[in-house]
Amino acid sequence: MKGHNFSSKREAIFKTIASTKAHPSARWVYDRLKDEIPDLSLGTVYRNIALFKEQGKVVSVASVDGEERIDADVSDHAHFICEKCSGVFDLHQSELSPLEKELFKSGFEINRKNVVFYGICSKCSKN
Amino acid sequence: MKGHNFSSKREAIFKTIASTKAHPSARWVYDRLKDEIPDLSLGTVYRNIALFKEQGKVVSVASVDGEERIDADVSDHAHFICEKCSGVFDLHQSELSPLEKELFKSGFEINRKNVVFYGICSKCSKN
DNA sequence: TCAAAAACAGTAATCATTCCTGTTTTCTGT
DNA sequence: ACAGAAAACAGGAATGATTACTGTTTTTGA
Repeated sequence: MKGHNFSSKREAIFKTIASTKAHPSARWVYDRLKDEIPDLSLGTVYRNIALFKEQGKVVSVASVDGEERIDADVSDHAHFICEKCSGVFDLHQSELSPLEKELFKSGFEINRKNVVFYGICSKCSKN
Repeated sequence: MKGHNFSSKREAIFKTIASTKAHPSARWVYDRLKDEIPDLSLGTVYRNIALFKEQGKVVSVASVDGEERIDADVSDHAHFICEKCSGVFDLHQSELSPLEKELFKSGFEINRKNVVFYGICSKCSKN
């Protein structure tokens, strides 16, 4: 079965994703790790991210500048994406329950929700 | 300047996007129109969709199965995406104001928000 | 230690999207 | 209506993120 053997590269990839608030892309993880693990391959990063998603250990946040950005914080929270610096920021305490209730009544089964605000972050606003 | 000349193809592309609730992809629009306009090119569809986005006449909803899905209804509303049939459905009356207020206080400038629920639609649930 | 399963590197393939070049259409002023 | 100039376009090539493939290495469990 897939994803059941130990793999130090898989560990390193997950640790990298989980220990940053950058909401990284596959390439970001690869670039971050390639000094530490010179024989790491980008395909391995993609393969493991796909596995983590299947396992529910990471979620996809959004596609920013053509790259998928992921999050190892799978708790229910929203995101803000800055259209200037491409930064992705966490936003907690979303208030979506009225809408969710309505969906439930309509027979829709919600697996996950994705709330994304697009705009200019406070740092970029100053420049 | 761009987007200021009349173009019957551009008109047809916009009309196609605006007259469906399918939240179409570029290829969907192209396939829908190619019988009516045999010399239409896919690049023209992409180019015009990019123009409509710049003009605020369409918005990007989400990437579904690797294809960007757009909406000519630019009013503030959320979407539900079925992970089985890839259908995109409108959801009105989202209740996000508490979160928006907080963002505003933090100096973030919101250009647009994108609220997407992922799950299984009622039709697919029955099968 | 050994064979099967899993994971991997490295590279090729895929596919949505964008770019480029030469042609056609639209616009504007005469 | 006519003649540039600007815009829009077709068709195909290029790009770039992601995925698939193949042969090799690592892990596992007996």
